[in-house]
Amino acid sequence: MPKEPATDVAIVEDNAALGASLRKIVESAPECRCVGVWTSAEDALKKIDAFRPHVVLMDINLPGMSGIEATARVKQHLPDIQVIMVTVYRDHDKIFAALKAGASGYLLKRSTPADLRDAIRDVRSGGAPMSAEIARRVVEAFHQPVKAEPSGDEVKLSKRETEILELLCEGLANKEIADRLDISVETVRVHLKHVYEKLHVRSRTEAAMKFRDSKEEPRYPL
Amino acid sequence: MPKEPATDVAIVEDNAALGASLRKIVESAPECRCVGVWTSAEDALKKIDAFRPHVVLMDINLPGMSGIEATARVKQHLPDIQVIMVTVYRDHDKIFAALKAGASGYLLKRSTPADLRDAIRDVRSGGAPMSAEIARRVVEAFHQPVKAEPSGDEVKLSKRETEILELLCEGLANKEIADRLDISVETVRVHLKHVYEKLHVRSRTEAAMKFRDSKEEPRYPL
DNA sequence: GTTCGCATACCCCCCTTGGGGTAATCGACG
DNA sequence: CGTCGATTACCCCAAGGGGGGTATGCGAAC
Repeated sequence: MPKEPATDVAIVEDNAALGASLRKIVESAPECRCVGVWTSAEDALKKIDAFRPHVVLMDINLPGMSGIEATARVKQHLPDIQVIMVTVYRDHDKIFAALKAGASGYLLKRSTPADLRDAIRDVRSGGAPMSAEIARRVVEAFHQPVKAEPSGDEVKLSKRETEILELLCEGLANKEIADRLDISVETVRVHLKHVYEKLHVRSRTEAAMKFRDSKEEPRYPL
Repeated sequence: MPKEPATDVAIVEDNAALGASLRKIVESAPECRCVGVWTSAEDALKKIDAFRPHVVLMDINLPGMSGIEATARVKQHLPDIQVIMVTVYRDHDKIFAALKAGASGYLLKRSTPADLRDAIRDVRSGGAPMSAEIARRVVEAFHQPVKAEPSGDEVKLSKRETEILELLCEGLANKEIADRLDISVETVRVHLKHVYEKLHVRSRTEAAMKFRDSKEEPRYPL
């Protein structure tokens, strides 16, 4: 077990009582030091450069700039700072917006003091602390939609068709695709007609979108 | 604190010694029962229907069908079964393939017996147990690429333009978009012209693709 | 050995699309 | 009050795209 490195923690929380409570919890961890309790995103952004905490506990619902936007700004300028969201929001949008903004952890406010201290240690040692409920949602975001293909049409595009579709997705016109593949425009058109039939679409844009989606969610064999 | 429900656990692991070890760990948890240790994906798929475990500990590297494909098949037919991958693989592809296949947890084989028991409880109570390193990778998958826009062209699409672009992305033709928004086709064309100019593209497909990309990585204001 | 899928190519027809205008309305911002 | 952006609408025109054919060569499958 590696020895715990000292950790400077900052807290961004507009509710003064809650902020004080968080500070006490942080300071009850022997390796942690609270370098600031800031009550707004704007305040935090002004002071964070000077205090350089290792970890920030960030509320989402702040007056003025949200904790999510604040996280994005912090991570942009000081990407090594680990941000843990501490919030009551359980909804999909907030969670993923926070993660996109660069948060490394996401705790619900019902978390216990011990959870919080564990989370700070976890994030310091390369983890991503999340409340169980949040972790499940994050993992589920990767799950395949259990799509029941109504008609079992296994869409099998030929190599050439796939190639053309890929170029189509770059926004190329038929003529450009033809030039790129060194074939006739007419041939490109034929391939596309087949593709439209196979994908059940009627336009290049629709085909491009469908193809794009299928690439992002490769399906496992049944 | 809700009382722990009894949990039936199955293990899929081709290494007999490791399988036995996992079984012992599972059985050392008072609320857990090991209903099977199966040495191949094929074997597991045959028997899982009869044994109906609540949780499956799944190795990835199995002879024949991989644990990832097995997970996909299990989740397809018995979506309520929680699968925890237990493996040495730390690479991006394996992790995300497993999550896409429907795994709810991902533990590295260096995990302690206590970690494993915690993971089983966690997954049973709606969590998504992951080794710290894995959790971080999963969370990082959501982080914004810190892209430096080469030319600072802040593309600001109007509300209407965005609306039209969204319908465009569904593969609709101008006429269909016009009908949907109850405006003239000509107006749709005008909006699209502006969009093309703003996005620096020359066709609907190109615009759709660019828009798609930008939606997947919404940028926070700097 | 014929059939089938794939890739190639060309034909016609007609609607859609993209690029160029002009212009009215409306609200916001100086 | 004038101007600007957003939204609406119309015009022309040339090129592109989608749907319907037909046809040839080739390899694989039956």
